[in-house]
Amino acid sequence: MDRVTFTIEPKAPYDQGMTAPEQPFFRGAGEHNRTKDGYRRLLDLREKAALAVVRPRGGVGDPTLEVELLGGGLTDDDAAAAAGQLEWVLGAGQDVKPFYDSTRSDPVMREITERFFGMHLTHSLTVFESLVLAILGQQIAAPVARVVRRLVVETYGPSETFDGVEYFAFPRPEAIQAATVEELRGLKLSQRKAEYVKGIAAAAMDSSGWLEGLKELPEDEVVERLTELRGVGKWSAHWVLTRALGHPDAFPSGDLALQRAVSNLYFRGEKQGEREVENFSERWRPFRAYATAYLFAALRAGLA
DNA sequence: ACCCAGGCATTGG
DNA sequence: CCAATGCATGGG
Repeated sequence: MDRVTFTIEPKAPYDQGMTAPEQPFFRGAGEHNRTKDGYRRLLDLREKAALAVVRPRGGVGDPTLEVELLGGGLTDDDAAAAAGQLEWVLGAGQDVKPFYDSTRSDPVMREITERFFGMHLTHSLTVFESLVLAILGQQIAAPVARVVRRLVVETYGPSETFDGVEYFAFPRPEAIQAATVEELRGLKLSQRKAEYVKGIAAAAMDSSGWLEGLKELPEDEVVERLTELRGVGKWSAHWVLTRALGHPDAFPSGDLALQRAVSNLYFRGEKQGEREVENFSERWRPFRAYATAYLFAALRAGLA
């Protein structure tokens, strides 16, 4: 068992306690992925798996992340790959300051950014991961979605035990593709969702590698390609744009919870539909993905 | 029982 | 292009 340590310097302001729990795969993913005592995550490094333990040091204005990497036969290349994955997952390199500055004329958003000061947008490591998580989150209550996601991860994800605790990485496409619809239904997926995720796994395994190559394309082409997949509509495509591809201005105006947040915070509860929310979002350009993340954070904190 | 929840596909105008 | 409908699931 090797133990490698290194540090990551996130762009300030950065608050690990605000940021890490926003990972959809991480959030509520079980006791083994708690933030107390460090953010822990099993990383899939191709030929091996390694557990990363990330501990914040320094203040929000002067942040450093101390990373401890545990596993067998770890090389310098492994450490470099792990560092790259963690930086992306935790949004460490992101600059939230321009977004904060732009909220000066928006008292509501300004209050939220002050409440969640230092929260960065987290990312998923692959388009495949964000697509599957999107499907599993469609049209069901968030707590239910977490249960289903956790079941899928803990059934098909690569796992390894450290210090008596079993950790999971996100399943590889091969594992989902090989699963039967019946097995997936046993994990509380509907018939349709089971078919959808298997189709997405098949797309991810396509030898052309087009799915993970979408990061090179402009936004509208990404949406066009993704929505050709069965089960993937505009909402899921926008989810991928923000979560996996890190587009700072993507905006899921069709999202019911987002509509609720905008209605409650800006219109005294008067219900705003997709069209209204889309128009209203102009004020947050070109940071609409940030605005969305902060509105969701406010929702989850019971502020809307 | 009924309704809704961080949608999607299909059909009909 | 918009509206209505069926599909599924667990929790209020």
